[in-house]
Amino acid sequence: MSLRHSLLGLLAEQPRTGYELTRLFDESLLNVWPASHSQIYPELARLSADGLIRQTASGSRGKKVYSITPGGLDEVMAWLKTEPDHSTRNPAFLRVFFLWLMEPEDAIAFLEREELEHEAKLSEFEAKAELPVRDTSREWAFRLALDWGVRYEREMLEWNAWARRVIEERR
Amino acid sequence: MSLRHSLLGLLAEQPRTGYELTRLFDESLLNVWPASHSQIYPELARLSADGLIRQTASGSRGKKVYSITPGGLDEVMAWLKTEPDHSTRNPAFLRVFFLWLMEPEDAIAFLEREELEHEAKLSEFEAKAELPVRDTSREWAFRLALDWGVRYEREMLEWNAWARRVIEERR
DNA sequence: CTTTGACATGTCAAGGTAGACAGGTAACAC
DNA sequence: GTGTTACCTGTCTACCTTGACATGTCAAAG
Repeated sequence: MSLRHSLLGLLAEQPRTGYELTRLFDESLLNVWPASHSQIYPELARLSADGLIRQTASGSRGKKVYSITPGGLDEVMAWLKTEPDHSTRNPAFLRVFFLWLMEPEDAIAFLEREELEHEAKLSEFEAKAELPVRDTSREWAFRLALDWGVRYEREMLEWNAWARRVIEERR
Repeated sequence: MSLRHSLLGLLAEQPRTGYELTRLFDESLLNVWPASHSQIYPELARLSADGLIRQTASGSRGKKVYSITPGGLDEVMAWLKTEPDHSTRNPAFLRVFFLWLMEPEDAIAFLEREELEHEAKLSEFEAKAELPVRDTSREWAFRLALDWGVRYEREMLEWNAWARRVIEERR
């Protein structure tokens, strides 16, 4: 159950509200683990019922601040030591397997649209990478992940250019 | 619905049985779209009920061979032109965001285990890439996907080595 | 002959996820 | 004052996915 543990991981850093957690998923975890508020709120309730987090404050607009409990911290730490599963699902890349069904022009058009997506992602990541890094473990871990994002998008763009050349040459 | 369209894409190439489709998912689509037989058989029944595929033969051991219909072919082609969704979910990489929660030794150990996984994948992909490519569109598309796999794993290994250096230096 | 392993097809329950539906609050600009 | 926007929390249904359960066939090795 990765959503559960991601929430615990984010709460291990500091107390947060469901709304803040939702935004964090959108901003930084989106590329590895998308989650919407409709999943997050019920999960927070379950974590709370299981004693892994606790509501420690409330604020205006019905805000509820949750903090991790010692039991919750044990749970994330244990999860971090379990063998991760390496399955991924990539709906965009799936189409590459079926590129041969398309007319060459359509395949090129597809790759060009993909290129735009990856260029946008790359710019986004590079912009984030320019921000200064405070010397905390948390910031460093985030920076490592971000650097992977930059590498991934750059490599994807190179592959894309190469794939297009292959298709052009075969036409 | 990607499973549905992947099945149609594979059947666009040639008639196949559910068992063969299951093996194809295991062998080549595993890294972008895992699917088990328990998903595939019911989906084939649905595709058949919708007239997108048709059982065109049967063999020993209860074997059922399905072929794509003109309607099914239209459906895949249309799907290939729709805007793909770019969400991915990567349970292994998710842990990188929480690397800071681990002791440096544990983080290094985690990255070392990941390295083994990626080295194994890389070898697998490189071995496949050495096989001769017949000059068909299908084989070329498969080759493009495979090449991405090789690039991805190589980049991941480089990132991994770099990330370990960063952690070592901070220790 | 018998056993093992690959071939081959299916169902079912439990759990995860996406997207729509729903409702209320504070800040700020005009 | 009023409208808009961001804040904030929830539910529900339909669908997808996983893993276990279930069943039977054929070929080849011993």
